[in-house]
Amino acid sequence: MEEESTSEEEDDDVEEEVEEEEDEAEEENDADQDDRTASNAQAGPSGQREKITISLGKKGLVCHVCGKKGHCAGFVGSVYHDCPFKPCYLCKQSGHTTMTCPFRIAPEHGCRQASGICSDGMLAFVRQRELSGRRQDMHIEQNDWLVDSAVLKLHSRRCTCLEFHPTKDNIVVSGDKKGQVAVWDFEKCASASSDGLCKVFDVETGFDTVVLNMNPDGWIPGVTNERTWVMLYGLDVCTERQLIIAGDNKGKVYFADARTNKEIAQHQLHKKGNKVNTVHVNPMNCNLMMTGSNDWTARIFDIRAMSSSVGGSSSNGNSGSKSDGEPMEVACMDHPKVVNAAYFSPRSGTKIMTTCIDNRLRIWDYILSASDAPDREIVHSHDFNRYLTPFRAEWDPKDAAERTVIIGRYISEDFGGAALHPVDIMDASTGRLLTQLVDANLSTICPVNKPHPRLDVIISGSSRSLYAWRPVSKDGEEDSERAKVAAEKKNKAAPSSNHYVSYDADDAATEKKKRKAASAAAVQEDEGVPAGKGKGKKSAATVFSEDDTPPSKAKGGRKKKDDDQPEGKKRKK
DNA sequence: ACGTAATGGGCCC
DNA sequence: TGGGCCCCCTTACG
Repeated sequence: MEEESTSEEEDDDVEEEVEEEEDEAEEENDADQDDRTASNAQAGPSGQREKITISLGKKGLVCHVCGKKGHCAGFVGSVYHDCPFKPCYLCKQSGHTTMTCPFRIAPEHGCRQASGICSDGMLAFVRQRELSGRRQDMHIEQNDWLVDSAVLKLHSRRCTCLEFHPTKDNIVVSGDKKGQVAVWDFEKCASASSDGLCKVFDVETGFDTVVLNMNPDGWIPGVTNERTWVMLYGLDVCTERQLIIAGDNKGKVYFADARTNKEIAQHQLHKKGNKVNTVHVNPMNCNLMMTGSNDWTARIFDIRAMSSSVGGSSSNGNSGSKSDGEPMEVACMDHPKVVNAAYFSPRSGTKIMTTCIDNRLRIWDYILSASDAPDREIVHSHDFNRYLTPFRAEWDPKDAAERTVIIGRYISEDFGGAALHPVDIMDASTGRLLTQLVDANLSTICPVNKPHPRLDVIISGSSRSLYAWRPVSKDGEEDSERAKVAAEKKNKAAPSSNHYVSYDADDAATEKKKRKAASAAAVQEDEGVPAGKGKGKKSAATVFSEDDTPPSKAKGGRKKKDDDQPEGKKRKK
């Protein structure tokens, strides 16, 4: 907002000042930098932008990134200009900015093959042939997906996770930073929600059962503090073993029996004081579990040793009982930074993909080589860790070849005058960007994305809202409308129109309740404190059962919004 | 149209 | 081991 307006103003200033100050600038000691930024601007899509030499025009300003004078990092219209004195935001190397990063323009995102694979011989030959064969269809498709529907401000805090209903195709469940759970029917564009601690939640009835409560005494002012309060992060359910497995912010992993909803074990599997961000049970072998953690590792465990204790006496409190046998660590994948996510491939369970905040996705093609270096590292922009839910790359379970992965992108790109943050669909085997999802209706960053297990639907969680993407049909009547929208978007990034169905969960009626509830629960507003205690709290959305009428604003099913653009910046040029 | 708070990781002492 | 400080393109609200 702020940046938009300033840069727009300054655009004009700049054009004028450039002429005046050109000579002077040559003598500045940072003239090189200016030149470089200038050429960056030229590289932009708009030819007219060549003249906008931001660095020169902002000579009097101080760069808020490095504090030096003579240039100013920030948006010029929809194009962000890096501070030239900082390492590249994308690959982290010095000497260039994001705009000119070799990884950014590399066809395969800087995908680096492991040495073993690149070695001479038949394998290398076949691989080379594969790659060069594939390069022919290299164009990146865009605009073949659009946001089809959305629930805006569904959550009171940013969305942190998404899961589809196992059988109901139209139902997606989302969780937020506050521990609240929402259920969204993206066909009807209506939603239900419930406050949650660490619970099993029945989507049908709305009832929940507490499974794990790591803070049984609740928050005692003066006694409890941020250090002692336990929060849960990674979570997975092994249906075969009827196990619920959750990781906390202290490096511990908890195991609960899904039949009794009781904790049966807890183990310190990661370095103390570090979050266990994800837990994933191998889809083909429930003895194997993988965790991704803030201790810069992803680890694979064999849980057979402890699983014999299922049904045994439950450990409690801080005993950290290890008497039942600890999960055996079978591999530890070291990373140079925090591991946001570590997932087995969804079908065979053979491949491994990790999302690390060093801006790289790492792929191991075989579990057996997990102790070695990854087979591939793909440079991809997803490193922002403040303000946003950590990015997590997800496998597309529909892809039998287990190559398609999806991840939101942090760094924005200029799409016809709008700075948008695409959701990327990539090939984990080559590092190639297959498709980038952009829609003028979605201008905020999407750290959480989930491909539907059966349908051509992708749900994105962005800030407090959820969005459902669908492909633009290549044929049929609908096509013209959506194609038009896409074209419109491409050219002007104007808020697209008819296809877009949204429901603002934060409507006036519920807002009232929310305020009331919020003030009543003001003490718990701290995000570190799960909202479980505040049971009566109302969510932004109205609760409805499947056959009920959707909440007031969405009455009558789909509601068309012609003129509305949801949350977020509208960067126009 | 502004101003600003919430927020998490990393590093240094 | 802990407090303090820095930081990168945020987002929503007042």
